[in-house]
Amino acid sequence: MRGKPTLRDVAERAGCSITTVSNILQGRSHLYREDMVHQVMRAAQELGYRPNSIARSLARRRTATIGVVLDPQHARLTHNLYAHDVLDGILAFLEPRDYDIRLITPRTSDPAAVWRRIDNGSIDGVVLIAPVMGSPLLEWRHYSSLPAVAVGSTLPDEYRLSHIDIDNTSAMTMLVEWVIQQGHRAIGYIKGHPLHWSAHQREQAFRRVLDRYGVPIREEWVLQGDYGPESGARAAEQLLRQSELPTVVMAANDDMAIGFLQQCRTLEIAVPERLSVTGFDDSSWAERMGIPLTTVRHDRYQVGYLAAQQLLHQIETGDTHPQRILINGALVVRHSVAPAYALASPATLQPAFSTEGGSKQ
Amino acid sequence: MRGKPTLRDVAERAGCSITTVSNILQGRSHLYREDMVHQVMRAAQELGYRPNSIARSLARRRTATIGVVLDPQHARLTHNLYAHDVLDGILAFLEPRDYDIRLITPRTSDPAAVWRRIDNGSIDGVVLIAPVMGSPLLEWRHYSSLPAVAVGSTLPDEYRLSHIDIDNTSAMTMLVEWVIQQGHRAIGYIKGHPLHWSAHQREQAFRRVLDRYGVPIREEWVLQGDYGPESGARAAEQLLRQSELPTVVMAANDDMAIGFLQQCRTLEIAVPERLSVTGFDDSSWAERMGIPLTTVRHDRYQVGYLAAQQLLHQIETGDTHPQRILINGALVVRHSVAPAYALASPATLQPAFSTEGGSKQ
DNA sequence: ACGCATTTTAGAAGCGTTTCCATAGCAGGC
DNA sequence: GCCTGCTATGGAAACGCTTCTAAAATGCGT
Repeated sequence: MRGKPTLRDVAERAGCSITTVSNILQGRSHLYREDMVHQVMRAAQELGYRPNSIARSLARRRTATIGVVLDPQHARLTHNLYAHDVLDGILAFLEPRDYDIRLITPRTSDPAAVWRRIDNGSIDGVVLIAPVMGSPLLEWRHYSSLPAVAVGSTLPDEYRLSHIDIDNTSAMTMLVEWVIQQGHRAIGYIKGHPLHWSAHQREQAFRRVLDRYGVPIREEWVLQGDYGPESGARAAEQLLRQSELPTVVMAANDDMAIGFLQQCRTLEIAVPERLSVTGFDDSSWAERMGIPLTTVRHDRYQVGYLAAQQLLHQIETGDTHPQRILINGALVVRHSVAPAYALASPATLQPAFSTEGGSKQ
Repeated sequence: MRGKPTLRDVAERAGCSITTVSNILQGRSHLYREDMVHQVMRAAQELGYRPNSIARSLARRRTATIGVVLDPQHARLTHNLYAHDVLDGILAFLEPRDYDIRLITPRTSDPAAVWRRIDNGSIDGVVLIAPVMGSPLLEWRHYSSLPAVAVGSTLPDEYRLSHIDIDNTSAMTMLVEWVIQQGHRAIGYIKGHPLHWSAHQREQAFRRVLDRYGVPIREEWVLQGDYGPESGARAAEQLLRQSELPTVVMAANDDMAIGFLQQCRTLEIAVPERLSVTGFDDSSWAERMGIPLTTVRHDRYQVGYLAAQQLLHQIETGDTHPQRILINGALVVRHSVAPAYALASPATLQPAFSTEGGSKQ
């Protein structure tokens, strides 16, 4: 026996066939006499035998591995905080079921190449992380028949792809309604990355609520962003040099809100006294900012967990019927929004006041 | 042909043997006549043939996959920000070399079980993420002969395990020296998690520098932390109710510094006017804090990149000689430290002053 | 037309499992 | 003593590929 012990080695040592060893080691020991079982167990133990999972996968035609694919668009994991929580949820579900994860980060946008990389027999199913518009990942049906679920993108029906996501529309609706209830009527908005469905869904929810409440939308207060903090800062510059300002600016995510806040500090615009700001996502730092951010929290961990569950369901039952699961967010009120009635007019600053949502510094 | 096309299907269609197809598809086409090559290529194309990587791995006895193992101690990826950057670096190196990553998160601390999970033939080598003291991962030699490198822990020599890490000692030395140069002589310290080597290395560097400069160490100002932000807040509480305070508190990482700062805000201790604070790591938010944090930055991405490189070297050459690579950090001076000479005494507060490192707010 | 060196191609033995199916051995019923 | 029905075990094909080695086909000089 050279190299690692194999089934054959164990069989030899136990004086039986490899079938016997295989069966016993897989827990089918009721088929055998007790002393045979013992023999085999001992032999395996003594040799330090460990089944080779590759060979097993080949024979079983199942790998007990699922692929997690990052959209080539945001290939750096670091820059995709979203992925972490989701990954954690996935791991949590998979761990006790003895599934492993294969992390796949395609760098090309050629769908054929991407899918050659993904669907090569090494995984039983795939979780697509936040595919953006035009992503090669969405060409799925043309290239693969693997069970698949997407996560982090609420996809239009025509993709016929199961997906789990936070409910962008309902969460943003809730947040905007709350802001309006605080008395705000002059509301600015920083849009997310135009290739993300979430950006459009959040913006649309924003517009709908304003419409519904009869609040006019001033397009010069609606700025383009890209979900990155710098784009928040740029939006601030663009907005804050206008002659008339909104009383609140709602960013489509926390990162942009942070960039915005930073710029406010530089330009010495007091938040929330002069201008209120909201975020979206409740990223880990939102609470620890100089001005703790009012935002919406959602359970991305849960998203990952459910995604894994859906996927395993698909794998095990073969039921590949596309399903959509949306998870509700929760309003998190901190200190970055002041009630608008405290402001006599956008130009006049009330330096001191204290109510819920006001500054505590 | 039912199911996915195999080599046999392609061979049949091209009218040749599977050896021929295998060779040509692996780029050994110089062995064959040009028209044969064409035939095969076409047949493969038409059938949409994709090599099965599992079968290939079995035959080649190489999987082109490396395992990334998280210490069971910090099983939640989310809570281990360190891992993200490192993972990115690993991915960056592996990607062009057509290696994939298998993410392994053992939940047990039984080394045998852990290693059964890791070393089952499905990977060619393994990166151990930040193994802590007593981690089953460090029992490596007893259970596996896989090429391995550790990352994020500067291990004692006796583990005989290659590892890549930031240079905790030199970085902390640099930071402490800088703080002393700012005139501080009353220095507090918040220790990291006692199971991490880095915590001890950083603390030791701290103590050494103070000794070297003849600065007394006041043990009541040296608090135990665990690298989490809450432990920083607890340390603040413990420290700030003492009658005499240091002029600066150095936290063993940014997270604790943040917790500390938060608590300072609550207790209305002005930073840096009343008390200076330093961090360690330059996490992404350090810059965006209310009081931008003075800290040390190191390139964890680089750590991951080099780790992957080391590992592939081991895999390809079989040279398993343990190596240690330490990466230097860089001082990042922001606004959380004020020069100590601006303070007449810890009790007297100079409200306004401006130098590098001073407040700009 | 023959042998020899070369170029092309194919056969077949793995890789380490799983699993279907067959076969011993052995009671018991007749 | 023969068939039946167990239980306990083993043989062998299959999974889809790689690769060593052998064989067929070709070209050349003679």
